[in-house]
Formats: sequence, structure tokens, C-alpha cells
Amino acid sequence: METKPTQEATAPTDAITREVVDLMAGLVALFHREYEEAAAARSLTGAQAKVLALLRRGPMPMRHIAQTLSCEPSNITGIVDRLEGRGFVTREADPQDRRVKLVAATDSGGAASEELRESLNFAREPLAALDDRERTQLRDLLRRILEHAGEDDPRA
Amino acid sequence: METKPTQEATAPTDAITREVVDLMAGLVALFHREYEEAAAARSLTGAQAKVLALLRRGPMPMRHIAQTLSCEPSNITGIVDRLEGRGFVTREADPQDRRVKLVAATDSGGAASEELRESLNFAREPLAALDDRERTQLRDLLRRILEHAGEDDPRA
DNA sequence: CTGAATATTTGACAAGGTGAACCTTTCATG
DNA sequence: CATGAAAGGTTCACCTTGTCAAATATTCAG
Repeated sequence: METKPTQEATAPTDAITREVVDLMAGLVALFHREYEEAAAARSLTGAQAKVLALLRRGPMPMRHIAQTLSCEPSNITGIVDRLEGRGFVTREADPQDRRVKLVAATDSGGAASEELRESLNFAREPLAALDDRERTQLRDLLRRILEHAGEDDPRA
Repeated sequence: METKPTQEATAPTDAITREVVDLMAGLVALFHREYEEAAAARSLTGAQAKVLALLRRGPMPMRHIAQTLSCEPSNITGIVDRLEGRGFVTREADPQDRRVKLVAATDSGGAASEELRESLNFAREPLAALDDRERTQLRDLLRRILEHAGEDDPRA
């Protein structure tokens, strides 16, 4: 499976891969914290923000939300309850299949989500260290990685 | 602050930065899921795994754990309670300052953490899409980003 | 010795998450 | 058409994370 036999790729992981994984862990932690903070600043929880973000693409059945977020449907019930209680989403029966509930962001819900997305300083702070060429390079590398691993969850 | 005036860097965020942020969100989600799963496979929660990972570097006061994980110290109490209950860590008063409790991983705790780290397929699957040169490139870019943003939390 | 500051714990409480049981609606099949 | 199995959601009981405020123990400056 390895491209280059130059290194003993038989070992669990080579040094560079290992370091990249560690760096990503740091990145993940950083991103996560920022996201949570940005959500909290709008008195949303991370999970609520994620659901709202999903709904930017249009109404969606509960089941689909649960799948995308890889959690149990019963969990989504509560999250949507709270969002609904605050007027950020609505829940309507799908006319096609009345078992299905279609969750849709309200105007204020959509606005909150858009605002949050805009506010992610993450984009400015650490990414500012790179110039255009490097950002493009990074983009291409990330694309390849995600492409290769059934990407999902467009949460920001 | 921008290096290249070629693009109007005055706007909130340029297209590439925006895309990079979205890609990172995907990466973060992916990594997060994998980490949680890998932990669950050893019947640890994500939070417990993170604490164990921190302790790989040696014993550490509760307070320090809380700071590194950016949460309230009272939260750590519970997590360490559960880890201690399962024999993964010990809690001892620091002889230097008896207010301080030093948390240390036991042998089995350290082993579990090491095992978990090894098992992160994340390294193999999506990263396998890149060759050595690209992995190095990615490493360098990530280093720069994290350097620039008070890095922390070496959790994996 | 006194009082302020520090490290941790405790308790009450909200939210995220799971799993099992339950209702409603759909759908296949006899 | 009737019936039963399967699918989408909800409810309930339960655990873990996380917060905040109050309590305890220890240190340290005067």
C-alpha cells in the first residue's frame, strides 16, 4: 500500500506521519475550543451549533442529522427540542412520509449560524501565518486527505 | 498584516482561507470521531483518554490538567475519580505542597494510553493518500500554524 | 497569629450521549 | 384487504462532561 519503499513502511507509522498526527491533534484541540467559544458567545452549545450548521443546506429529517453527526437519533430529539424552544428551528411532518420530521432553520436560526461561521477567528489568527501560496498548498493537501476518507460533517 | 497585497486581504476572509477552514472542520470532525471510537474501544471516554495522554509526560497536579484542557478544576476531580476507580491513575499529595494532588498514570493506565495512541488509524487511512514529500510539506505548514497560535493540548 | 490566596473537593444543576421500550406510519406479502 | 415487519421519532432511565458557588485544607505574607 505504500508508495515509497525508500523507508521501511512496514513499521506501524513513520516518524513524519506520527508528527503530523500529533500536530493535527493540536489543531483539532484548538479548533474545537474556538468553535465551542464562538457558539457559547451566542449562547449556543457546540452540538446545537453543529445542527444549525447542517441546516444551512436546507431542511433535513432527524434521522439524517443523527447519521451525519454519528450519534443516536434519540439524542437529536433533545437538541432539536432546545433549538425549537428558542425559535431557531421548526419541526414539521414530511408530507411524503408522515413518519419523518423535517427540521428547518428559522430566519433567526440561519442568521445565528451564519454569524457564528463568520466569527471563527480561527481563520484569521493562525492561518494568517501562511501566505497565499502556502494556503493553497494546505488546501490541496487537506482536500486530498479528506477525499480519501469518506468526508462528512460540514460543521463550520 | 498581510504578506501579499496581490489580493484584497481587507475582506473578512478570502476564498481560499474560507475553504481551508471548512476543510479543517471536516478534518476535525473526522479526527474527533476516530479518537472517541478508539477510546471507547478501550472503554474510556474521550475526556478520560485525554487526561491519560497528558500523564504520559509524568505526574501532574489537578490544576495543571484543568488548565491544559481548558476546563474547571472541579471537572477534573470527577474524571480522575473514575480513572482512579479503574486503577488507571493514582492520586497522591505533593510532599512539597500538601494542597496539591499529583496524579500519575499507573502501569495499566500508561499502557492503555499508549495502545490507544498506536491504534489511531487516522494516521494510516487518510494520511496514506500523501507521499513522503507531501507529508513533510503538511507537517511544516501545520507546525507554522500551531507555532503562531499558542499551541497546547498534546492529546493524541 | 491572622488573614488572604491557592488547590482541591462537594453539591446542585444543565446538556450531551447511550440503550431499550414504545407509538405511528409505511410497506410488502399472503 | 389485512397483518405483521420495518422505519422514524420520542420517552425514559442512566452515565459522563461541564459549570458555578460554597466548603475545606494548606500555604504564605505580615
